[in-house]
Amino acid sequence: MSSNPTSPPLSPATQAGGGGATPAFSPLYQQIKGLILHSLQHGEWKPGEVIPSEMDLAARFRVSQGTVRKAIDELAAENLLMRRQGKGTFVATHAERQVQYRFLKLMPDVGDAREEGPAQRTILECKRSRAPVEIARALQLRTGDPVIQARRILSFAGVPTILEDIWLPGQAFKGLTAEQMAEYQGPTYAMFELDYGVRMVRAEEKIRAIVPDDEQANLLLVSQQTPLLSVERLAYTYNDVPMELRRALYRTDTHHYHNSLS
Amino acid sequence: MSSNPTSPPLSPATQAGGGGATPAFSPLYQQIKGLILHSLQHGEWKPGEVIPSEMDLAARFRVSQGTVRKAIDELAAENLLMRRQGKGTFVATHAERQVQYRFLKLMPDVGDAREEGPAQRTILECKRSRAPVEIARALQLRTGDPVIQARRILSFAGVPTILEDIWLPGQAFKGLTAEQMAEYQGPTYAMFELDYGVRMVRAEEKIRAIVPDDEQANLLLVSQQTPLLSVERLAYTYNDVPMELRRALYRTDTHHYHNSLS
DNA sequence: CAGTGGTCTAGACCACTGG
DNA sequence: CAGTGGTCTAGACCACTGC
Repeated sequence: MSSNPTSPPLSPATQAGGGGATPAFSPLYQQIKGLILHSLQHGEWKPGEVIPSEMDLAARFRVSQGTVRKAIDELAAENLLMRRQGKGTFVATHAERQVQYRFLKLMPDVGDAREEGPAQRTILECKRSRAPVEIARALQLRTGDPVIQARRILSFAGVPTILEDIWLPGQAFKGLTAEQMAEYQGPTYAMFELDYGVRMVRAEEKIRAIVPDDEQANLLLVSQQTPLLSVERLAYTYNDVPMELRRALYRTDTHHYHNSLS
Repeated sequence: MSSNPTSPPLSPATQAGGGGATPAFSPLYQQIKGLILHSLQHGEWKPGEVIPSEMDLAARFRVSQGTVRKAIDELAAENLLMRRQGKGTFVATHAERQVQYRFLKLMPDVGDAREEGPAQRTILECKRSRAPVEIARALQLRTGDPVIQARRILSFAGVPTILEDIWLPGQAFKGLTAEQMAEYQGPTYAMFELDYGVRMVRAEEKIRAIVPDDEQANLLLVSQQTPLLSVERLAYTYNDVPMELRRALYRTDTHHYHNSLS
């Protein structure tokens, strides 16, 4: 909480190529972007809060407003910051109405996701456990490291539609309980921000078609012949650190996975 | 092909609010973007070609380089233009090595899409036909309007992996034959650009898990119990005009649909 | 009204490409 | 070397928010 932080030395333009093969020219605004990113990572500004104005940041980093602007532009494009004209620039959060459930691409076949509203959640399980090989590899842990494992069902209009298994690194999410997951209203990722200071920034999904086993079929109230969408999601915090593995089964008889390509 | 086109009248900043409820303020760079878009739509510059330099465009539109720059920035972000430092700005094309198969998100479970190489194509059918209701609605045609209908199989390493049914508006693709689809090396979307002047700009996909019928299973050499990914894609040209409906089935035993969320 | 982000300009200089 | 896109600056003004 330094009250008036000053800038570390910044190279006017070309720098960083310490004799390596690549000159690695890095423009000023990229360096600024890195500094802002650093402040975000270290919690100088928390999700939902305003960051200093462009003018303030320009003074702090001793660059022009335009350079700060370009840095912020990129961070906003990556959904790490949110600009609001006349008000300021804010740290993005999963708690906002507009961008809630940003990572959930399952849409109702008829109607709108908004009128459908948030899903009803049923937590089946939430326990401390040890990471199996594949989970450990995905989360960049060692096999046997402590993890939190949770299983839940999401229902729309009373119809169970999503069955999710969630794995979280035990260290960062120490003390997470089923009650906590059940009680919190709103996106789970918003709870992660609030209670554990972990902000999910991006994710990768691998999607396949599968047939459920006995247990899975029963939980989703479908026959064992009903094909389901298998969605494996790895979610990352800042700095490309994986922080959650989520293996979900989606019913696609009344919903579909929607994707925009460009 | 006007040799030295001059600019239509541009409002300095605020304009367009012809008494309507919304003032609809449109910044200069948005208007410039619209003009460039117009030139793209009308083929003033074709896919793969350079467009005039930022300075030239600035002179033509009588604005500063920075304003043109911002317009081009957005078009580049939408993959309509490609910037190459030192060379110029180019009209994007599906024929480029780098961005080939941009809309195909099916990846091999092991290895890289590039080492796997392009798929072998087997055209099963390509005929003139009349649009059924749902196809017509999707392509914004009238029921019974002429359409081209094609069916093909894509194989990787000899394994049939994708079964595609393609519908195209007959008017724009008059004369498309099975031979043409089979002979052309490279992405089908590149052929559309070259032979029909139709450039696909973006697409929307709806994904479900299904079980194949008899015929589908036979064509993909899988049992009828094997679940498949159903991928329905609507591809658009400029101006949000739908120009292709593609209904595909993906085998996901050796491949998966990959999606990046941010 | 002051403060914020958003637009626009003009000019200088840098990095990259190709002749 | 000239021409392209890319960076950076300084300053003016506009649109939006909230006091």
